[in-house]
Amino acid sequence: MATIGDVAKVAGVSRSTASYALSGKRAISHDVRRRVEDAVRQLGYTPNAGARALATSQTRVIGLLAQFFDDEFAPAMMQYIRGVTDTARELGYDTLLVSEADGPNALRRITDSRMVDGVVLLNVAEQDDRLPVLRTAGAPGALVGLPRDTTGVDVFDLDFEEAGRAMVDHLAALGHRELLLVSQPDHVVERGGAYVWRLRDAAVAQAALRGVRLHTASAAAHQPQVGSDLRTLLEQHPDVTGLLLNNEAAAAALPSVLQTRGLSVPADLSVVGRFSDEFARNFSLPYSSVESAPDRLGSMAVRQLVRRIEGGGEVTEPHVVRYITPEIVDRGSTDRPRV
Amino acid sequence: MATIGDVAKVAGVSRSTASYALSGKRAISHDVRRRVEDAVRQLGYTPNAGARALATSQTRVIGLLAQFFDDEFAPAMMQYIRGVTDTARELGYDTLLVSEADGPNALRRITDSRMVDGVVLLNVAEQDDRLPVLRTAGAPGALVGLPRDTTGVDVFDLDFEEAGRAMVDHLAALGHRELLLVSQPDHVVERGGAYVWRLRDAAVAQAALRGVRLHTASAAAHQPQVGSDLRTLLEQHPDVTGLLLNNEAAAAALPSVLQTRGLSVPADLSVVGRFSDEFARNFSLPYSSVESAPDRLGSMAVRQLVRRIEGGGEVTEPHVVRYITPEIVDRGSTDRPRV
DNA sequence: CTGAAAGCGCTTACAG
DNA sequence: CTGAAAGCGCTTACAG
Repeated sequence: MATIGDVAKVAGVSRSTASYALSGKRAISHDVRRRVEDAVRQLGYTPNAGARALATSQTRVIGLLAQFFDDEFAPAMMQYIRGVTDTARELGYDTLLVSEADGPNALRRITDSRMVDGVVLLNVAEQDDRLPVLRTAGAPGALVGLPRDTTGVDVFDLDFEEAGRAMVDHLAALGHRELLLVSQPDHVVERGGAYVWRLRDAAVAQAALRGVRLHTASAAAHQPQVGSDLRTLLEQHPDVTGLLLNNEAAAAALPSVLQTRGLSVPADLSVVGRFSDEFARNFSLPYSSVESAPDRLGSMAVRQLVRRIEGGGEVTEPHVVRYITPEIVDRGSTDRPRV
Repeated sequence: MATIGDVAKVAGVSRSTASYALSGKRAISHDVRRRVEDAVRQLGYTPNAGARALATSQTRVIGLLAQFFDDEFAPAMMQYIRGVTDTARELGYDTLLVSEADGPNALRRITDSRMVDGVVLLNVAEQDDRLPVLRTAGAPGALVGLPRDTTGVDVFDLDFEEAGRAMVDHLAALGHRELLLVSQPDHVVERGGAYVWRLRDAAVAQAALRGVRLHTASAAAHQPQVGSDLRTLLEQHPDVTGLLLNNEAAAAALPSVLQTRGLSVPADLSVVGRFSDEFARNFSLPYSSVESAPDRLGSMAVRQLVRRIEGGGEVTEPHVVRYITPEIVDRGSTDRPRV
C-alpha cells in the first residue's frame, strides 16, 4: 500500500506539502497541487485510517449500539439501523455496529479504545445501563428513545403521548365508545420501555376526556403466544368496537386471528396501530397506523451527533430532546362502529 | 485518557515492559506483572485502537457489506447481520456495517484505508461488482451467496438446488400431481440473483423425474403488487394443489390472499416456503418451509474469515465453497391433495 | 527478565 | 508558498 511518503516522492515534494495539498489546509501552488494529485492517482493512494486517527484524534466512525431483546420485535430494528448508516455515510462517517447483550461493556470498549467519535444508542430504556457509561466516556451520544435523565445527551423519540391521544381521538370522532388498547408485554415495561406507558397513560386520559371507555391490556411479542393473547382479549371484550395496537407483533398476528373469528375490518372492528409504513408494507398489514418513523429518528440522531462531534466537544449548544409528531397513515381500517 | 506510558510510569517499568506484561508475549516476573495490572486498573487504561492498528497492521474489525434492493425483502437481512456481528464479537472482532448503494466503492474505501482486516459480503450476485474490487484489495473475504467465479474467496450458501428438489419431493410423496412454484421477480434474476433459478431449475428437473406437473411463475417483492400477483396466479392455475414459495414477500402476503379467496391450508392447498424459522414466527406464517438459516450462514462466513485473517494471509488452506443442507420445518401446511 | 529505541503512517505547529 | 521535525500511542526487534 502506498503511503503519503510515496506520494511525496513521486510528486517531488515533502511529506508535509503532500499532506497539505490533499487536505487543503494551507495555500498550495497550482503546479504542486497537480503533481500531488497525479501521484495519488498513479499510486492509488488512500490514507491509512489508523494513522490518521492517531494523528488527529478523529476516527470518522460512529458507534451504533443496538440491542435485541427476546420480548421485542426484531424486524423493526432494521429500519433504525438503515436510518443511521445511510445518514452517517452521507455526512462522511462509517458505522461500527455493536449488538452484544452487554451494552454497557460494549459501549465502554468502543469509546475507551477510541474506535469511534460518538455513539447512537437505540432502544433506550427509562433507566438505561448504558447512560452512566456514556456520561463518563467523553464521547458525545445521541439517543433514540427517552430516558428519565436526559442530561448530557441528545434525545430523539416519537411523541408517544400524542400518539396515544391521536389514536383515541381518531376513533372517538368516528363514534366509537368502547376501545381496547393492546400494548407490549409487561416485562418490556419492567425493563424500562417507557414508551409503553407513555402512550397508554395518555390514551387513558384522552379517553376519559372524550367520554369513551378504554380497556388496556398487553400481549406477547411473539407467535404463537401473541395470537392466543389476542383471541382471549377479543373474547373478554365483545363490546369493543375499536382496537388500538402499540405492539408490532400483535399487529402482524391480527389478520389471522380476525380471520379465524370471522371478523372483518372495519365492518366489525376498527383498528389503529403504531408502526412504520415500511413495516405495514412488508407484513401486508391493512391497518391505519401512527407512523413510527424509525428511519427519520435514526437519521436525526446521527445529524445531531455529527454536529456535536464537529462542534469541538467544548461548551457548545445545549442538549436537545426532540419529539417527532405522530401522524396517522390512513389504510382504511377504521369506520363508524356497527350499531 | 491514560496511555501505556502512564501505566509504565505508575508501575515503575519501561513502556515496552508494560506492553509485554499486557500482551504476554514474553516472560515477565510475577511482581512486575502485578504492578502493571494494578496500574491498568487504577488508571482505567484501554489501548488506543488506532495506535495499535498502526503498529500491528491489525484492526480487529471486520467489514460487513450489506445491500438493500428495492425489489428484495428487507426484514430477512437483519438475521444475516446478527449472525455476523454476534460471531465476530465472540471471536474478538467488531463489525463495521456498510450498506451504501455503491458497494464496490464502499468496499474499496474500507479496505484501502485499512479500516478492516477482512470483509463479509452479503447477498452476493452471480456476477458481483464487488468481487473484482475484493480480489485486488488484499483483504480476505467471505461471501454469503454463490457467484459464478469463486476464486480467491470463501463462499457459503444454502443448497438451493437441493431445496428445490426437497420441496417437490415432499409434495410429490403426498400425492400431489400439479404444483406451482412462485419465485422472486424477474429483475432479481437479471441482477444476478442466481438462487432464484438454481432452486427453480432443480425443482423443474425433479418434478419431471417424479412425473408431476410444475408450473413456474414469479411475483413482486412488495405489497400491494405481490398480493395481486398471487391472486392472478391462483386464478390462472385452478388445478394446482401444491404451492412452492421462493419469495418471502409472497409468503408474508399469502395468508390474506387465501383468506379473501376462501381457501384453507392444507385442506384446499398445500404450501411449502423457503424462509427462516424466525421469519415464520415474526410474520405468523403457518407454512412449512425449507429453513434458510441466515444466522448460521453469517456465522460460518465470519468463522472462516477470521481463520484466514489469523492464518497469516499467506499460502494457507485452499478456499472453500460450502453449502448448507436444506431441511424442511414442518408447520402442518401440507397434506394429501383433496380429490 | 527488563529497557532504550525505532517505526507504523499520518498531521501540524514551527521556521523560513 | 514549502520543508524538516515532532508527536499521536502503540508494538517489537535489538541489546544486555
